Order: sequence, then C-alpha cells, then structure tokens
Amino acid sequence: MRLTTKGRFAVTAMIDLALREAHGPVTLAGISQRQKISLSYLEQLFGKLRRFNIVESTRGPGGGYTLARKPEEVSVADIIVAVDEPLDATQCGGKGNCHSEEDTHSRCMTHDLWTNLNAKMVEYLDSVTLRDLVKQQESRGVVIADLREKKVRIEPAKPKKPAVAMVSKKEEAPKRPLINSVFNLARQG
Amino acid sequence: MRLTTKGRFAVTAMIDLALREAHGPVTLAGISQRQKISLSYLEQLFGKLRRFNIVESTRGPGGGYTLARKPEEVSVADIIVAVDEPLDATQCGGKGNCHSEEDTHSRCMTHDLWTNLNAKMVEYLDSVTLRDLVKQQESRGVVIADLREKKVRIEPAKPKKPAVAMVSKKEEAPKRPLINSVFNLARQG
DNA sequence: TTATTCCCGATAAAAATACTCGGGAATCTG
DNA sequence: CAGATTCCCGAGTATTTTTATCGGGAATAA
Repeated sequence: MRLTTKGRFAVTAMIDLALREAHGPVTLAGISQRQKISLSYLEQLFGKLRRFNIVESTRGPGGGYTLARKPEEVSVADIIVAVDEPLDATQCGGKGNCHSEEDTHSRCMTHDLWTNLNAKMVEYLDSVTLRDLVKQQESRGVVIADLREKKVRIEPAKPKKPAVAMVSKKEEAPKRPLINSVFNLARQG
Repeated sequence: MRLTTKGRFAVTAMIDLALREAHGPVTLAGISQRQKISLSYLEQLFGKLRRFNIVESTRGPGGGYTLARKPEEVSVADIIVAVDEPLDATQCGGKGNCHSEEDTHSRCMTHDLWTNLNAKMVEYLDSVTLRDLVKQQESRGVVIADLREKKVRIEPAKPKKPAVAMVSKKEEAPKRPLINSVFNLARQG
C-alpha cells in the first residue's frame, strides 16, 4: 500500500462519480472540471480503475463511467491499490530475503515495524467504503439534483475550430497548498 | 506525518545506536558502515535528531552520539517527525480553509478521510518505542558483546593521503530492491 | 458522417527526495 | 601545541517519483 496524491485524486474522483452515477454515466471531462484534475491524468487513473473492475465504461455520446460494483462494496483501499499499483513483488516480505551477508539483522530490524504499520493502514482504509464517503457528503448538504451532469443537447454546430484569436483565457491554476500528512507530494487540501 | 525512506533510515540508525550506546557514544562512521548509510546523510539526520532532543552528541575522539532520553521514552513517531519535519503549517487542517469558490465540497470531500488515517498512523507509530525495537532485536539473538564499537587505538600514523593511485575500488552500490509499502521511494528491505 | 467519449502508449515537465561535498569547530591524546 | 577524531552545517547535485501533456485510435449514438 502506497500513499501518494495519485491515490487521493482517485478517491476524490470516485466520490464525484459515486455522487452522480445514478443519473447515468459520468464523463471524465465533467470530473475534470469539477475536481480540477487534468483530463488525461484522469484517463490514466480510470484506465486502472477499470482494469481492477471498480468502474465500467461506455463509449460514445452520453457515455462515461459508472461504478462496477455497489458503493458499499468499494473500499478506499481498493481504489488506492488500483491506481498506485506497484504490482511487482520485489519485496522482502515473507520470503525473508532481507538478510545481508555482513549484518544479519540490519535489514530486518525495522521490517516488522513497517509491515505492521502497513497492515494498520490497510485495515483502516479497507473499512471505509465509497458509500460511507458519499453519505458523508450528502449529510453535508449536497443536493443530488444539483449534481446531475448537465447533458447539454447538441447545439446546431459551432465553428469547428474556435479560430486562432482570443487566446489568453488561460487562467493560471490556483496552485493548492502543500500539506504535511502521510503523503509525500500532495496537492489537494 | 510523512513516511519516506529518510524516516526509515533514521529509525534503523536509532536502533543501531540504542543497541550499543551502553558502551559509550556511538560514532556515525560506525553506523554508516554497519547500516550502509552514507556518512553525510547520517549527519543530516542526526543533526535533526539532536535538535529535537532525541540524541546528544560528544565531539572529539571517543565521541559520538548517545540517546538523550531513555529508549522507552522515544517513539518511532518521534524519530520520524524529527527527520521528516515539514514544520510548515500550510495545511488545510483545522482552519477549514479548504473550500474553493466553485465547488464547496471538492476540497473537503476526502479531508476527514486523510486526517483520520493520519491519526491512526501516528497512534500506531507512537505506541512503538525504541525499547520495543531493541528488545525485539535482542530476542533475535543479538549479543550485546558483539555489538560494542571497536575502539581502535590510534595506529602510529599512516601516509596522510592515500596517494592518487589505486583508484577503481568504487564498488558499484548493490542497489536494494524497491518495495511496495507505505513508502513512496524506498530502498531498504 | 460527425461529434463525443473512452483508450493507450510515449514522453516531457516539475517537484520532491536522496545523497554528496567541502570546509569548520570542538575535543581528546600525547 | 600538533594532530587525529568526530560532530556540524549549508550549499549543491543527482535520482526518482509524480504529474501531467500529446497525439493518434476506436467505439458509439445521433
């Protein structure tokens, strides 16, 4: 289990999705706007979430993502493991290959400590489900109706490319503050 | 609370220190050799540990570091906080400045989640003391006698600089495997 | 047919972390 | 005192990770 901002973005995005999916597939473009996460980054994350069978996708207009399981069957740990997947097994755990030649103990001295800590974290994150997080949001006064994705009916047809003029609407992202938590990098408050 | 290899190195080094300090100050050079951590890196870490009143230093020959408190009064959390000190308060915690203009909820959606997780981690790491770790080591058969620092009495006087010849003993560090744990970077099994 | 939306691999930019270097200062020993 | 040992510190470099961006593709609905 690793903890990076990637995992946090994923959890945030999943809450956003869970809050709206009752009204049909939710587009990444929408999540991107609302949560201020870049679209391509979301694509990466949801690619993994899909492969881990946490979300399902529908292509084409009106498409998007929906939950592959019920909210109460998706834990935060599931989400984090999916996107932060190390998936390689070069770990010293279990196999006990954590002894060096010279100092039989140095490698293993802290082994149990970190293993135990890891277990505690997994235990906690696995006890919190998407449903819990959604309920928490709703109890804070989020009205589902407001959350429905605005299905903009296709307007006749605008000029294909917005032309070259009118450039500088690039609004300098507000740069969220750094935090001092379990996370190493960490944007997002 | 952040978790990086720096914290792990620090804990490992502190165990090494705690295991031997009964016989007098322990030098960083010794820890460096035994635990395969670069001397200058250790200096950085112990600088912080000293400022946090976790270790005490003695200069000059026969000098080194000793514990500033009893092993049972130093928790793993203490060590990690000392070396991984973020020390700045740009956090959204408590003050509640984690609302953006557009979406009142996005910032705080996962706030409680991470705050709680953090608390769990601190709680655990604070419940484990240096003494626990030392006892664990000793019960694994580490004989204190073997651990005493070899106080090499000063040999007459070797040629000041090892001359320019004899170069290529640069032995390509063994590169420890990556792990998949709470830590992001992570060397050290 | 066209616009929408997911899909994917390569790669670039930014940030954080890990680690090095060089000189300095205190202290002990002879 | 001289010289060795050991801590002390700040600046600087290298490596890794994180965070994206880009460009082209393929499915689908209207």
